[in-house]
Amino acid sequence: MSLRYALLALVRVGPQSGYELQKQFAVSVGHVWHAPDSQIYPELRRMEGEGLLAGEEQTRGERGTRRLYHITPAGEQAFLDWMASPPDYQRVRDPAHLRAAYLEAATPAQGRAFLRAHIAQWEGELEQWRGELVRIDAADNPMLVRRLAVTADEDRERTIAYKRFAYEGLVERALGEIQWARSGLDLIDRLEGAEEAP
Amino acid sequence: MSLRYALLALVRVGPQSGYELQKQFAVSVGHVWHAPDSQIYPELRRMEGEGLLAGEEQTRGERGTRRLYHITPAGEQAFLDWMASPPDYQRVRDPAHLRAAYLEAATPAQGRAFLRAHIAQWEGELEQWRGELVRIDAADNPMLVRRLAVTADEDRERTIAYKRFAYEGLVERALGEIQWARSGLDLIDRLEGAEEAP
DNA sequence: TTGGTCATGTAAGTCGTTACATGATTGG
DNA sequence: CCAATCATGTAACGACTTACATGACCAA
Repeated sequence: MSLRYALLALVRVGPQSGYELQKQFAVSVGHVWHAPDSQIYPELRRMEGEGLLAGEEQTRGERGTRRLYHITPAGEQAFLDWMASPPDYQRVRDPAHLRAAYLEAATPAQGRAFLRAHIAQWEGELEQWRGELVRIDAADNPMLVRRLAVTADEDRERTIAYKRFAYEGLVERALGEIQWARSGLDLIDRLEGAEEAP
Repeated sequence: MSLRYALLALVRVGPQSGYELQKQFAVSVGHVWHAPDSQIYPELRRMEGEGLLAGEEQTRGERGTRRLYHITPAGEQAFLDWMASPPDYQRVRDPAHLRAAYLEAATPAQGRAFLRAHIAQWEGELEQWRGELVRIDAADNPMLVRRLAVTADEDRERTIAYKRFAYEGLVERALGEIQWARSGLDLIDRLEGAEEAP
């Protein structure tokens, strides 16, 4: 149930429409917490109903409208309460390692395909997260720039440092997954004989 | 939807009751894929309905019964098909890194509490997974022993090696998470000043 | 005038969580 | 005889997925 806190983190930097928030999910928080629009719009309505956000109907052109959401004091407090609350961890549920534990039931080719897919998956994530680190350093992330604009001077270093910290952790994790899968490819070579040239 | 494949992996070594499978989840596959009994019993019934398992009603004492599940050829094939299928990855949804990215909104004490909880969480997992490695090496895991008993000699090495491979990956991941959180504690010290003695 | 993007949802279904519910058997 | 453990579920709810649905605005 972190979706609402991800949304609060975004709305905290300034009023936004559902559409803007949904787009931000694709490029900033979304690198850490994915959510589709079909989940975001109803959640914003719920949060408005609970008083965490205030919605403001705006006109757009002749007949178009959009709804700008502002954070309320209750919303700000909910975010701070969440930051102070003990984290909740999901029980482990890891399809990749589950499958890896039974690779003797696969052919060597299937095992290699699986591990290569794992590498490709994490290389994709790695690229996202490294890109985000670059954008943080270049002050090139629009949300971070907006955030820093409303942040007191003495808090800018901290804001940037914690963001770097989060993404560095993700980069390390991705590198670990890739290294693990590579060692799995080596293991298959040792156990089943090296792969024939295609 | 890996639950049924985790169950198939277990039933593949020999007939088991729902209760036994549920217990195995606590000590073997459960280290990789958690599932509560309230999910396991209905899933077994569904799998029986789909012909992946064959259930056999047994009497226990005077009036007690239990249901033994055998894997069917269709079940075996479903497991092998799953091993050969491209893995599916969930979109990223990581509450810990989400929170880490906004730690400037927390007090130093809250930030430290969060990171310490993260360390405690992963030290718990680490202990589980290292324990599992020890049991693999000592041939002390009942499911693995049963598995090896029905495994051809030439396949034993592979069976053990892949299991080690899976758990070694999890151990590395846990170590990475712990290292990350420790570096976060150092970061808080640098940014906010070292913690006062309690 | 047309295609992209702005804008906001609904509906059906799956997976998982938490809590509740019940009763039999067996070993000490 | 009593506690542990064997044994099997149901019910309600919440989070997320996938697919569908609609329409306005704007720039080329």
